[in-house]
Parts: sequence; structure tokens; C-alpha cells
Amino acid sequence: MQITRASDYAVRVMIHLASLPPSSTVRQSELSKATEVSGHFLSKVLQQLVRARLIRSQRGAGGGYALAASAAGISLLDVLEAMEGPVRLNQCIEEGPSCDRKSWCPAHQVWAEAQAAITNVLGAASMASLAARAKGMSYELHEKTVWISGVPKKLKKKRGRTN
Amino acid sequence: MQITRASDYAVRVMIHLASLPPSSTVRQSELSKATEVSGHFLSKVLQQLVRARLIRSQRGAGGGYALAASAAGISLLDVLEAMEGPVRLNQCIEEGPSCDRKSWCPAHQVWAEAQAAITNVLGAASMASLAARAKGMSYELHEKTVWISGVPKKLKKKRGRTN
DNA sequence: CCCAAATTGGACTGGGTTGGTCCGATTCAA
DNA sequence: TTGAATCGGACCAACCCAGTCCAATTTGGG
Repeated sequence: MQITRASDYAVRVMIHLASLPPSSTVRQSELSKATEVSGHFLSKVLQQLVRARLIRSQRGAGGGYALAASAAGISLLDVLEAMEGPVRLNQCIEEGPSCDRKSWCPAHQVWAEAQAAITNVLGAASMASLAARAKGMSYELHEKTVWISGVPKKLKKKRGRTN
Repeated sequence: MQITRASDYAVRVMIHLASLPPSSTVRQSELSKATEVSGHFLSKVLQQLVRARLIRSQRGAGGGYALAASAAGISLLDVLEAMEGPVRLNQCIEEGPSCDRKSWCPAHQVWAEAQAAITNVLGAASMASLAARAKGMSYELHEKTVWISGVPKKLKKKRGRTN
């Protein structure tokens, strides 16, 4: 019941790319720095995202990675399923006649409901919206950075909107 | 993102117990038959449920397992968390200042929302309600069984209320 | 044409989890 | 006391997770 680290990292990558001007190409090393993920491991994550057609890669000098589609058209659910395959809360939740208990197991419906709830939430969160939210936050972050390089950094407790 | 087999089995056990008269004691062998789970493995599941105080065990001859509380007071979420620990969709979702990205990571809130969605659904499903639903189904099932032993079984498509 | 930059694709690993089996110890009722 | 029943592990194979590392390939530029 927990997403893998790789999925988490993939989401960071996608949000980072989405917050850039469309079709910007970013080197792996830069992504590694931005997401705080080891370059070696990140390359595996990136490969999976490429294979899932969520990003495109450009090899060679001056190469890098870029979103393959509009950030508004990619949801958190898309990224998650690219990394982990389809969300299936219980083994018996799938199309087709895979589970013969399905017809009578009273829990089946609840699992299905819970799964629908989760996919609804994740499917509604687009990379574009997350990137926009990140921009609002990174503005604060930028302020902080600037201040640190100049004056003592004490605005940490200023953040009252974790929401 | 998938519950373990053990959790699934635990839910079957709990529903079975909940569908019996209150504080009935059931032997492991019977539970094994009812849930279609190997006795050896089931014993591990049962032990965990006992330790979580969801069921009580009676040793010795005539012993067995029984619900430790009212079936209405135990939710699917309770059973799940007894088996797998607290639901935590992403590593960074927990109380306390565990994740320093939390303050700015824009995905954090979505994970939290998805988690709330899932716990809402699972927390609302009580063993009592599931057992009641099972009774309704087993009634149909009973009919079917009777029919099969007598006349051709064709009432399958009668169930139009998956809801 | 060749070099350097960059991705690609896979091998490898250590550690943990999963799903399962098995058995001796313990407890209790008859 | 004996047999029914749970208890509490040990044990196992197989798989997944997270991460590292490296050689091969591709590409742009001097």
C-alpha cells in the first residue's frame, strides 16, 4: 500500500519538466540535482518514463529529456501507472472473470470503491496544475535562497500554508 | 499499491466470523474451509489478528477463534491496518516533520488527499455491513446451490445489483 | 573525422517482503 | 491423562526494491 521510491522520483521529474517552458530539454544531471535523486538510479526511472511515452529523450551532445505531451494532459495517475502498472488494490479487482469469488465476496465492491476513489484523485491532478502550484512555492523558496545568501535566514516559520 | 494476500485472507476470516451469531467460536479448520485458505498459512494470519485484538482465541479442546468486539465496530480499514500497519501512500506522508520536502513538494497534498479518500472508503465499511451483504448473497447462493442439485442453474444474470 | 557529451540497456547486489510449509510447545476439556 | 486445539516460532524459495556501476551507442561540434 505504498508507492515505490521510483514512482516518487518519477513524479518529481515530471513536475520539474512541467514547470519549464514547453519542450525544454533537460540533461539527466540537472534532473538529478533538481529532484535530489542519484543520477544512476534516476536513469532507470527516466528510461521507464521514456518507454511509457511520457517523456522523450535526445541522445548525444546537447541531448536530454523533455515532456512528450502537454503537461495539462498528463495526470499523476498516468505517471504512477507508467511506473507500477495499473492500480489494482486487490488481486481480485480486474476486468474479466479472474476471481470466481467476485460474484459473492462482499468485500469486492468496497475494494473497487476504494480503488475508484484513489484513481479519481490521482487522475484529476495534472502535471500542469502541480507545476503551477510548485511555482507558487518555489517563489517562496527563491526568496529564501536570496535571503540566505544575503541576510540571516529566519523566514522558515513564516510558512503557514502547508495546505 | 496492492494489499497482500494475508490481508485479503484476514478480511475473509473477519467477514465469516461477523456473519455468525455474536461470540461464536470457530475452529481454525473450519475457517480454513470457509475462506479457502491453507490451514498452515491461515494460522499466521489468525495470530496477527489476535495480536491486534480484533479476534480472541480459545486454546485447548473445544477452542477456536471469535470476534473480540462487535462486528459493527470493526472496519475494513481496521483489519487492513492490523495486517499491514498504517496506510501510508507515500513515504513522505506521515505525522511529524519527517519529510523536509513536504513544505514545498506540490504532489504531497495530492498523496494526502488520495490517502484520505481510501481510508474514508475503507473506514466506512464495517464487518457487520459486509456480513449482512454476504448474507444477502449467500441467500442467493443458497438458492443456486439448491437449484443446482435439483434443476438447471440459470439465475446467474438475475443479479443486477452489483451496487 | 574524431572527440566529448549524453542517453541506453543491462548486469549485479544486498536487503527486505511475500506467500507458504512445518513442527514442537502449550493449553484446556473431558 | 489424553486428545483436541491454538501458539509461536523457524524455515524456505521466490520475488521485488533500491541502488550502483559499466560498457555500448548516439549525436553535435570543432
